[in-house]
This record gives sequence, structure tokens and C-alpha cells, in this order.
Amino acid sequence: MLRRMPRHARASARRPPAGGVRARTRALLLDAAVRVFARKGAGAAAIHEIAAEAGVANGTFYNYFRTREELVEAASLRLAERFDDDVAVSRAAVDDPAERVAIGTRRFVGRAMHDPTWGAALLRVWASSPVLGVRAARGLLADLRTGRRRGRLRFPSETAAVDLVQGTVLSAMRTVLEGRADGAHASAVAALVLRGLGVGASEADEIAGRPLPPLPPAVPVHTNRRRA
Amino acid sequence: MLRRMPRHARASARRPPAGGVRARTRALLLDAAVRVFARKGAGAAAIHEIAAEAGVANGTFYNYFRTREELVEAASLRLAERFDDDVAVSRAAVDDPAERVAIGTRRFVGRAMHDPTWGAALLRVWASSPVLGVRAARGLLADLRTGRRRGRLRFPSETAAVDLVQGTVLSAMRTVLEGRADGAHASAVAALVLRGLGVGASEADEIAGRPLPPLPPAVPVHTNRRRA
Amino acid sequence: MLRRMPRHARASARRPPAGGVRARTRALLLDAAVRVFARKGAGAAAIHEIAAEAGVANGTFYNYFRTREELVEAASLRLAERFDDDVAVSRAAVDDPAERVAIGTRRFVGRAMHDPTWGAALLRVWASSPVLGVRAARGLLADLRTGRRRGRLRFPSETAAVDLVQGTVLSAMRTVLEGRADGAHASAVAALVLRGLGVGASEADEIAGRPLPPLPPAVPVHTNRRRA
Amino acid sequence: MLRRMPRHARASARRPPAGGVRARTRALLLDAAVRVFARKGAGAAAIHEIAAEAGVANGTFYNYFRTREELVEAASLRLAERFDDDVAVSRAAVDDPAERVAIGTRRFVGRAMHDPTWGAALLRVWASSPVLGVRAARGLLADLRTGRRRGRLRFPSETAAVDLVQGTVLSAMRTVLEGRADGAHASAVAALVLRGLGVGASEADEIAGRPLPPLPPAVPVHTNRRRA
DNA sequence: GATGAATGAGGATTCATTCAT
DNA sequence: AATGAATGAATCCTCATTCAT
Repeated sequence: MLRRMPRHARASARRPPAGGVRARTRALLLDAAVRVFARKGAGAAAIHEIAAEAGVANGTFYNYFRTREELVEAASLRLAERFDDDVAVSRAAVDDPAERVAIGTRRFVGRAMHDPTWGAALLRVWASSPVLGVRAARGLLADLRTGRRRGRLRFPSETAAVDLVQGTVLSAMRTVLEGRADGAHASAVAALVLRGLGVGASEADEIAGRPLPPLPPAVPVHTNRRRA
Repeated sequence: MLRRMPRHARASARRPPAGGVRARTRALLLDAAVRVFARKGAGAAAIHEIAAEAGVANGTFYNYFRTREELVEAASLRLAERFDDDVAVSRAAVDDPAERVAIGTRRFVGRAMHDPTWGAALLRVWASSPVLGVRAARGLLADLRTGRRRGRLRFPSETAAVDLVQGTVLSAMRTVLEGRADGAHASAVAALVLRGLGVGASEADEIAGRPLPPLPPAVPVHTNRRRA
Repeated sequence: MLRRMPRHARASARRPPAGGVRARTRALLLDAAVRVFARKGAGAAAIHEIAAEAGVANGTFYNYFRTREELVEAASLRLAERFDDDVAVSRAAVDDPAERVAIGTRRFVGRAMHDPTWGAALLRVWASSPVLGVRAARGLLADLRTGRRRGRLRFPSETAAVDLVQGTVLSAMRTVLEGRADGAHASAVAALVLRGLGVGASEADEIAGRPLPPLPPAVPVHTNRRRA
Repeated sequence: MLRRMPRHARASARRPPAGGVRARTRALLLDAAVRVFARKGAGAAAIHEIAAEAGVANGTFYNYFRTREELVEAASLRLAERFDDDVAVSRAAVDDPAERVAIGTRRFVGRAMHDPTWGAALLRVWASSPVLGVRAARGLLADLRTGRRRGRLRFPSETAAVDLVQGTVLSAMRTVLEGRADGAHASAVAALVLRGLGVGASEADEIAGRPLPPLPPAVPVHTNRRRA
């Protein structure tokens, strides 16, 4: 543990990797920001609340970010990285574009189930930061194009297809976070999305029902609060 | 004329229908709120800005709403009413649930095109107020149930179907507002949505391409600013 | 008294001249600013201290000035107006440019003696705001030119002459405020200045010793503190 | 070379005179302070900015000065020393008190011309620190007394005479720094000052016009910024 | 000695809300 | 009803200072 500790505890603390202090505190702040965003949204999050959540003093925040925008930007990227890893790994072994889209869809919705903090933060940041949408669309767009070229997927315009997939995913995540979804929700929306993209109904159901490739060990947003 | 008038002119102004003044000022404030929400989001809108936008004094606001929450609530409803009217009228003459869903989808996206202020406000309020989603789902849900009962639509769960439709519509609206949509976008996403709901591909395209029933005379959110 | 008063006192307060509330509070703030500037200088004055000194709440300040600069600007003007009146009245009946310069010099230094708050504020604002110097030089410059044209005063350049007069006056004011001046200081420096401007030694002494024309009733910067 | 060097190069750098490192860094900080004061004034200068300007880390500052006041004090002295040297050397060979005063006057104003950073810093520190005035008056006072004793200068009070000289000099420096002075300004104000002190007009002009005794090699406040 | 991360008190600024007119 | 001045809590942000390395 690297942050300043109560005086009596300091002696026994492990020394931080020399240059790593800065990076560590930054990560601490970003994770805290994600958690606060999840609760209040990016716009309503008070800096002092984020600092408290990270367990650092108010002013420390400003050693790392100049403005709130800078933070939101960075937090967006962090959010994006988090799921990029997941989804990428999960999709890597699959070649069929349709299945890849289904996997991405299910991973998003599934992660919102297992890590609601991440899900809520994603939804709230999505609403305010355009960075995320663009970034997230990257992998999806590649799959859509491949699928269309191979005749596997059919849709009138890429933009419309992206709206279908992203919109449905986000909406499904919200449903999950509000507790209105059953365990099959991720697969259910994935099937609908596939059908929308031109996959036959029964095949869509089948693809959306396949077991998901395994994930790397989960790294949830962890808590570092001073006061639980 | 809704605009505030110079003091000396008021006395002689055609007296408004007795109780009407109140309703009028209230409407003025709500419309102003919608416009400000569109620009800044519900969370970042300052009361004094809304009052200024409505052309009334700061304190007047509190003759109509007790707190800021009360306003957001009321503005959400107003937003909902606005489109409800549109969509309801537009759908009234159509019986086929599939077509009704397509009409709703296209009306939403189309309205975002013609009235970006309304669109932006809707998106921003949607993100923060749960009222809107529920309210908006009402008509949709009815169509989905009817369609399923008649075998016209097929989907694994109502919740998933609502996510598909609402999510896609919202995402498409955003695409429109960001200027990334062409003129055919509304029809394009409507077709994808219909396919997702189990309508055959060619029929989906055909339905999504039909001419829309006419609208009642448009009532855009009008401007009442003191200084244009 | 117009500012908000303790509840029990309100009833008996005289009603403020309808439109005058704003102007009154503004004046209250400006006078308070002058007093605080006198104590700490314009740069070191905290807004909340000025507000407290004026007997209004912190936020009230911002109903009247947007930034600290705006305040300093306004306070400079107020300072300038205050002495302009004095000096102008005092000089009005005198025609001889040399005597007019002497009167101005003595009035400045004398006022610093009688109203140290004004003097300290002037010195501190002078250092930070260029507005004041220019404004104050106006009357002086006119006298210098007239004097030179008539052969009454002699100096190599107007700029140098202004430096001589203004510089000496300011320095003398500082001396006064630091308590290092005797009662004759104003006349003493006036005599030196006149000699510098080419007036013969004995005549300079005589002019600097003449009785000063009477002043309008003094209006010192008055105190409005809530808590003495 | 006073500039900080890359870490790997330090060890091999010609070892500075043992105790000299400390003095060197101190000087670095003081000069940096003077430069920053010149830009912002003593009150508005941030320690971290001074440290950056000096090319050292934030915390290093506190190895040399305990508080910010200590720094201002020290910087005032440094400013005083700087000109003391100049003026003293420059006056050393001259015996006539009138000419000595003229030389001092011209040196000050002239230096503000050649080294505006020094001039601006002097003016700003002068306004806030009383130390400087007293210190600077020392040499001047001696000349005034000698001059008066010898019948060379005439004035009603020493205090008034000091106000005349110092005030005019400061004002002239400001004029110079604001770009409103021509090349003859220093001599012009010196002549006015001499006349004010009782020197005859033509002689005053002559003395103020004499060539100045040569200066020791100039030591301007040098720049040590990391980034030019 | 030098470093720079952390601290937290203090000052600036905004804004929802109240209230006398 | 409308007005708009006043309020003060809440937030943002800066910066002098400390301290472990």
C-alpha cells in the first residue's frame, strides 16, 4: 500500500517501487473516479468526493489532473481499456464475424451483471463523453465489415448497424443494472441483434446460446476507501 | 405573445384568460428548461439561466416549482407528452403492430432531425431520469404484445425486445444529432429493428420504406429569449 | 440603513429609496474595498474580507462585480473621484498655475494626514492600477502647460515635470502615513516642488505657505461594519 | 555555469568550492525571485514558480528559506545591494554633494532603462517592503547633509528633501518602464531635482548633463530558466 | 542537499433558495 | 404574481509547507 498511512503504520509499510508512486496514485484516483461516476455520473461527481474515495487529500487530485474534463477523458480511456482487454481476449479465437459480434454483446451485458460499478460508470460516461463511443465502435466496425464482405451479415448502412448493436447493448446494460433482467438477458439481446444483422432466426439463437470462451482472471474495480 | 412586456404596457395588455396567466408562465418555464437542458444537460442547467431563457425574473421560478427536481420531473413529462402526441396521432390509423413499431422508430429519429433541441433534451433527460424510459415504453410494449400474440413478431423476452427498439432508437437519434446520419437513417434503423423482431428481411425493408402518415401541425419548442 | 438587518431591527428601518438599493449596496462594497485596500493592498485583499467589511454576505459581492479586477478598477475611480472633487473645488478660485500646483500638492498630502485610510488606499492602488496615475495627471498637466506658456514655470519636459510633482507627492504621502512627517510637511514639499519647476526660492516658500482655500464639508470614507 | 545539469553529469562536474554550492543555489533562487517579482509583484509570486524559474525542485526552496517572508526580505536586500554597488562605485570619485545626488538619480533611472527586470522588481518590492526605502535613503541622506552643511544645497527639512529625490526617482523609473520616457529623461529629472534642492537653474542643467563616471562591468540579473 | 508527492487550509466562485417589496 | 437583492452552503482550485526517500 502506497498512500500515506497513519503514522504508526508507516514503518511496516512495504516501500513502493521507486518510480511507481506517481502511477500508483494516478491509478488510485482513476479507479475512485470510476466508482464515483458509477454512483453519480460524471457531471455530478465532486472532486473532493473522488479524492476522498481514493483516500488522498483534496489537493492531491490537482497534482494529477488539471481539470475535471481531463479526468473524465482519462477515466473514459481506463473504462475502454478495461473492457477492450476482456472482449478482445474473448473474441480472439473466433473467426465468424456473427459470433464475434454476439460474443462482444454478451460480454458487455454480462460484465454489467458481474461488475455493476463498471457498468454504471460506462453508461454515465458514455452519455457525456464522445470518446468512448468512437473507441468502442472500432472492433465492432471491423467485424461488421468483414461479415458484410463475406455475405455473412446484411445491413443497409454501417452507421445503422452500429446503432443497432451499440444501442441495444447499452439499453440492455441499463436493464441489467436496474435489476429488470433475468440470467438469459445477454443471450436474448444478442440473438435479436444477430437477426437484425441478417442472420437467420434459428441460427441466431444457436450462436447466441453457445458457451462463451473463457476470460482472463477478472480484475474488478477495487475499493481503496480510507473509511469503508 | 408570450414574451414579457415593458411595465407600462402591461396594464393595458389584453387581459389573458384569468387562470391562463399561470399556465402560460409555467409553459414558458418548461419550454425554457427543455431548451437549456438540450444545451447543457439537466444536471448542469442553472435555474437562473432557465428563468432568463424564459424571460422572467429569478424568483418567479419558485412561484411555479418548489425545487429543481420538481422541474426536471415536469420537464421530462413535457418531453414525453410532446412525442406521445406525435407518435400516437401518427400511429392511430395503422393496425399492423410491425408497422406501428416502425412508425414510432422513424418518428423519433425523424423528429430529432427536424427539432434537434428536442432531440438533445430527450437524450440528456433520458440519461438522468428513469421516468421517461418507462413512460415511453408504454405504447411500444402494447404493440410488442399484440404483435407477438398475433404471431406477427417473435422475440425471446419482452424486455429484450424493448431494449432492442429503444436502444437502437436512442443511438440513432444521437447519430443524427452528431450529424453522422444521412436522410435514410430513420428507415434504415427501422428495417433493422423489424428484422430483429422477427419480420422477414424484404418485408421489413418494405414496411420501413412506406410513406409515413401525416402529422398534426408541428409545434416545435419555441424560443422566447429576451435577446435573440 | 438599507442592508439586511437583524430581524428585530427591521421593522423600524427606513424604507430604502425604491431603486436605490442596488446603488447603495454597491457603494457599501466600494467603500469597504477602499478600507481593506488601505490595510492590505489591492492584491492581498480577500473578497470575503471585503464583503464582511461591507456587512454583506460573501455571495452578494458577485452580484456587483464579476472579478477582483473589476472591483479594483471601480475602486480606483471612486478614489479618484473623491480627491478630484476636493482638489478641484480648492483650486477653482486660483489662477496662478504655480499656486494651483502647490495647492494640489498640499491637498494630497494634507488629506493623507486627515484621512489615512484614503491615503493608504491611494498608495496601494496606485502601485497596481495604471488608471489612477493617468487620471490624476489630467489637472496637473493642464496647470503645467499653462504655467510654461505664460513663462511662470520652466522645465525641460512635461513628463519630467509630472514625475517630479507626482513622485514627490506620493513619497510625501507615504512619509505622512508612516508618521515621519511634521505638520509643515505638506508646505515643505510643495515649496521644493515649486523650486524644481523654476519658481524662485523665496517666492516658492511664500506660495507654499499661503493659507489654503476652504474645502467643502469633508466626506471621509465611513465605516459600515456589522461588527466593529 | 549555474544551470542545473543532468544527473549523470553532476558527479564529474568540476567540484564547486566546497561551501559554494549552497551559496550558488541560494543566489540562483534569489535571482529567480527577482525575475518573478518583476513579472508579478512580490505578493503574487508563487514559490513553485520561483523554484521552477531557478531550475530546482519545489522542496529545495525550503532548504534555503524558511518562509516566503524570509525570501522577500532577502530579495529586497539583494536588490538593494545590486544598486548600492553601482551607485557607490559611480559616486566614489565625486566630491560635490549636488553632483553626487545627480549621479545617483541618473544611475537609478538609467538602470531601469537598461535592466527593466531590475527596475520592475524594485518598484514592486518598494511598494510592499519598507526595508528598501530606508536602506536606499542612507547614502542619499549623507549627501544631503553634507550639501546643506556646506551651503551647497538648501531645503526646509531633510524628510522633505528625501521625498523629493526618492519620489521623483521612483516616478521616473515607472515612466521609463512604461515606455513613456525619451533618452534624456534621466538627466531631465536630475536637473529638476537639483533645482528643487536649491541649485541654480543653469548650474543644475549643467551638472545633470555631465558625462557619468564609468561603471564596473555590468552584472544584470541573469536568466537561469530551464526552458528559455 | 535535492527531490517531488502529499497535504490541507484558505480564497474564489457558483447557484438554489428565500423574502421583502 | 412578479421581482430581484441577498443569502450561504457547496464546490473548485491554489499554494505554502512538510516529509519520506
